[in-house]
Amino acid sequence: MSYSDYFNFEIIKSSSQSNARAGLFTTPHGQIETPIFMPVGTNSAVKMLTNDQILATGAQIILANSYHMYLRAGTKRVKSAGGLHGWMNFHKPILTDSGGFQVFSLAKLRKITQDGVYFQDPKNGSKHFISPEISMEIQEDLGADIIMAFDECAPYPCDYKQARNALDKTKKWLERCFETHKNYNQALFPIVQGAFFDDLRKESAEFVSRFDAAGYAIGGVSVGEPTEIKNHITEITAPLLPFNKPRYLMGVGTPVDLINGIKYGIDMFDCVLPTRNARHGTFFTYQGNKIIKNKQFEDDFTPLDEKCNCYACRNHTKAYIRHLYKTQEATAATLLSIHNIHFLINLTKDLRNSIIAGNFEQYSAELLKGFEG
RNA sequence: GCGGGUGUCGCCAAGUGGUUAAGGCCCCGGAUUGUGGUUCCGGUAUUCAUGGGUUCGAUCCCCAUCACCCGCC
Repeated sequence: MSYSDYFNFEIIKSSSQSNARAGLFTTPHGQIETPIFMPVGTNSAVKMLTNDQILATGAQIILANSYHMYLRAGTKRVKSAGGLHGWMNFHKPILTDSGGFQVFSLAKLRKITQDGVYFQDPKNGSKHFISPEISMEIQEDLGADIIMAFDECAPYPCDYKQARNALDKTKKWLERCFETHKNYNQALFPIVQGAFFDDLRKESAEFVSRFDAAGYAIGGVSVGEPTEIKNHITEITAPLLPFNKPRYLMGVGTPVDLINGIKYGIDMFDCVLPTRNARHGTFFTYQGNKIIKNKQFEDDFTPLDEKCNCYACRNHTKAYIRHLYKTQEATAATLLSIHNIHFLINLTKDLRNSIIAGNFEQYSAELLKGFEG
């Protein structure tokens, strides 16, 4: 038994002028055309959207967070409902986070030991402990197609010693994750750490590559660092990961980030930006981000983006959506979420097609020109 | 008609005889990257109903006018 019984990654076409590639990733719940953007559904729902609406954005795979499901829903309850797929009645590929990042970013009073992480639920003060073994058990109960290693994400900025310690722990924890997890129908992705130090990133990438995984992730970016630093780390790390396996850049990103990531050889992305921005009134366009509440849209009867063919753009105007937003109608967030998610997924789809067509460099350069005005 | 009260940004609303008049809402900008669900951060009154007066100085004291509110005829 091995992951290859359930997972397969086929590279359809590689760019000759960059590390970009177009692929087809097969999972137990379906195939994913890469590169792909994956919407985030923290609490087993993409905020503001029904499953039908999620699928209408073109989503091929979504995320859920172990940390939130563990604290709020109860992972045994989800397991008894048939795992996330049955619980949500969503029968496409799903990926779960390990809970590691949330413990570091959300939990209070956390204490990190070699064994695992002790932390308090910030909502009710209850005490919890998650270790690599427990994270694997949680994620096995949730039953996602892809599960993530339990890692320690160093903050930005951080000194070398701190990054070194976090990486050492992440390496040991990765071994424990693989010793624990034996369900080959759930692909365990290792995560590269090493903060913003080239040698640590290289060491980490080489370390994770020794594991026979179905895919590999780059973590520890998008934690507040400047874009140039994130690009640099992605650029030097991605090529060090196995060529014939999908590479997942965690927590990224903006439309420009996706273009750059794909150029560096990334195949999968996830980010809260499209849905969080939607709730806060910002939407993507091919000319850069715009804010729906701005007065300039008061009498603008055109779609959010002229080139977009999402549900919101096919049916509604900026003036209408602005009105919904200003009057605090939840439908505003729904329409903007649909648009933003569709926008990023469509962006990855168009870039994929350009890779297959052999004109990725030219096409992505044109897009960048528009985004950066 | 008589007595009492109130008049500070579009709306609520602090405030003091003395440098640049709180705050909230609205409005106008901006932020947001492995999600604590309408969040966070900025900006907007040379002006305190109007006209006089007292004072070195008044939104705050005095007078008049106007508007509104509450009683009584």
